[in-house]
Amino acid sequence: MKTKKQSHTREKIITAAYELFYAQGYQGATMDKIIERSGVSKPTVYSYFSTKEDLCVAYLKERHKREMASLDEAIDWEKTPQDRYMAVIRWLKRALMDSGYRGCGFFNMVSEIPDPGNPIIVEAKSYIDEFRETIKSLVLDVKNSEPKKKNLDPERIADTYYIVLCGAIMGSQEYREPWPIDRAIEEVERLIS
Amino acid sequence: MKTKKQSHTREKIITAAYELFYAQGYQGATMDKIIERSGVSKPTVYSYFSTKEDLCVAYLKERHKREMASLDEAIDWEKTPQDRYMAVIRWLKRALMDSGYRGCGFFNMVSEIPDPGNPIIVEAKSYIDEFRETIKSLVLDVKNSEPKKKNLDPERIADTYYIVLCGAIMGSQEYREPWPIDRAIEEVERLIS
DNA sequence: GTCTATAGTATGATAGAC
DNA sequence: GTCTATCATACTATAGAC
Repeated sequence: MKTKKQSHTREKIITAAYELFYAQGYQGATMDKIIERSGVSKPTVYSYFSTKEDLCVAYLKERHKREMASLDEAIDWEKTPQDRYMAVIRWLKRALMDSGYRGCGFFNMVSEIPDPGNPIIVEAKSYIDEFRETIKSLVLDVKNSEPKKKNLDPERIADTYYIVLCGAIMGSQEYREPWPIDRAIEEVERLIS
Repeated sequence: MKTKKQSHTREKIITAAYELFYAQGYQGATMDKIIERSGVSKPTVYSYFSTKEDLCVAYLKERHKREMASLDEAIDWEKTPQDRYMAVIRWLKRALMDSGYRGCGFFNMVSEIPDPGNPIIVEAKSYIDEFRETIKSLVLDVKNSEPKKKNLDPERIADTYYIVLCGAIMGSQEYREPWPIDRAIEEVERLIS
């Protein structure tokens, strides 16, 4: 069927772009490599995505969708507000280790591309914003979970959570070891205790 | 004089490489751009640095030298162990703001280049290692400064300092705003209080 | 200046749906 | 047969390393 075939082709392109942009960065992942890996011909690739930048933005949107779905699932697996709060950084640990410590696909784009107006950076920031919103809402749930937590400052805790999380990502990417994430997990735990 | 001229030429190349590799990254800074900015002819540039990678490693070594000198100066400006300890992240805030939030020249290379065996990454890690050693020695000075600080865990504090610092760099680079660094400064302060 | 790599295009062919 | 999605290949132009 027509639509099925179309979407399958698009999927193949996105899959190849997903792997290569993440593993090798924007400039490291060339269109020729992506095309070769996708198994789709060059003209067809360009009929779906008219420029490399377009394809990269589409990849980041897909990544945004998948990562948020995976994170939400990890959070919903937990029952108590405290466990749900901790689920974010525990999810991160698993994701970073699984990636071989290649870091965050969005952060890496921010590091590589200096222009904040570039559509790739705009898309990356949209993910980061949503991520921080998720954290903030989990902190609020902790605050409202019991009287003892009423004195917590949610804005401050959420911001610190985010910074510690950024540090865990960069630190583990630099050393290719899990200890920065473990240190960060303890710090995040301390924030609400 | 011959040696003087040579070193001046080398300096001009390094200066151009310094600015462009930092502002635009490894792949974004092309040899043609660096050569044009340096005002040195192409063959001469290649007589000093036989490959782009060589030049980049030389740039990072120079950056390592300058940043460590600048950091040491900022630390030595302070008297008490506590102020010297805080000097690191205060120095960082100034450096990041002055750069227009382009982040850390070493971290950006780690994000852009996936191969940990690449000489550029090896050089970047040598800077990060030395940076962490500096932090650790300042934490030890705080610990030994007064009996009340004797119970501090220097390894743990130094590691957390480093992670929070990484987070401040990435966070301020993503938002191009100083608040992640300010939040980090408070967190670093708390670590020894 | 030379040679290669890269983004993107143009042309003609193929295979299946209708 | 037509129409459409796709493929294969050759091509251009530019940029980049050296």
